Amino acid sequence: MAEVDRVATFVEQWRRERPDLDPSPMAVIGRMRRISDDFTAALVANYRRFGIGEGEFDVLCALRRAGAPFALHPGELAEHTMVTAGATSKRVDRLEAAGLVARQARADDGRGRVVTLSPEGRRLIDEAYPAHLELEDGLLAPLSRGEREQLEALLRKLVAG
Amino acid sequence: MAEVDRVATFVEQWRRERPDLDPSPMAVIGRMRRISDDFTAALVANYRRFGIGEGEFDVLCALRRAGAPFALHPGELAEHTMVTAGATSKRVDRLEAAGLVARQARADDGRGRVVTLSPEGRRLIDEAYPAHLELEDGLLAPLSRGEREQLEALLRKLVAG
DNA sequence: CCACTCTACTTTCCGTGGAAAGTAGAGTGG
DNA sequence: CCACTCTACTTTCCACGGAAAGTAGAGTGG
Repeated sequence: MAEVDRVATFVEQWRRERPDLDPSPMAVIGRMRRISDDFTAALVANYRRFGIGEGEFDVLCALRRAGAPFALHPGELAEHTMVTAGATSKRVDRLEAAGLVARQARADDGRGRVVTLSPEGRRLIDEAYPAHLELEDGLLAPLSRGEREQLEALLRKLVAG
Repeated sequence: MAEVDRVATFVEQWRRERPDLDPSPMAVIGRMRRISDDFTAALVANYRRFGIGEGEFDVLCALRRAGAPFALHPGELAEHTMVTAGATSKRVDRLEAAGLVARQARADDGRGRVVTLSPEGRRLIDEAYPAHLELEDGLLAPLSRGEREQLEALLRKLVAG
């Protein structure tokens, strides 16, 4: 409670130093980024409990979400997780080393690969994902149901824009 | 308009695969993080126009915001910009190399340093900051005044929580 | 006044992702 | 059928921040 809302202070200082400018966009965007970063830190701490990082979690989620047989090409993974193909390659390396996915060659295309959730990977994500949701729910606890929906609606507008 | 709102798809897929779980927190937090990242990318592109990165911009802002004589200790900078002392040290290195700040020894304390905005640094941030605000305003364009305030209020609740 | 500890920074090492180069197989026009 | 291009990944190199070790001056108890 002591360290709360530094953004408010920043906005104040800017108002004093540059009264000719309207810093209000910062109050919204700065706060959103700040919260986003704080939440990310909390979520990452949770992934650590399962021995993985955020990148690996994202990949496991993508595979699990895809449904049986829980297999996607690296290209699809990159697409779904919104990182570069290079980053995906390295994430799959780490997951493979941890025995959570398997990387197979494709029969029909010598260039292609298939990344498949291993039984251990399946088990891990089926445990980690509920924990993830529970944590997220906790992070949103300061908001009522209605407020969450309100927030979601506003964010949806921003995504579209 | 084609690539819009991937998060909605994810939520759908999860509902199908794990109907026992309520993925709605993801709809809020996932979207928020997604927007935060997109905005960050846009803001970084803007910093680049001024030849600096986000870390450097943050430091210049902290110094400018502090008011005349635009001088802070590295420790204060770290505090204000919410990164580690090590990261601050490196940011100041880069700014110093670019001639945007000066790093002086403190007379009263041999361990201490003072980082001061140079005239070039002052000029740069006084140009970059308005551009930054203008860009942020544009990013929020999909929302009306009232919606922005609504969003800010919701975010403020989350910060407190 | 001198050890011991504390404080203020800086440096080193590491993890992670992006950009772009590298590799190898697929597809295609002549 | 063979160059040329395209596609699917992987690898390399780089930037940046965090953690923790390193450095050096300040403060303090005996």
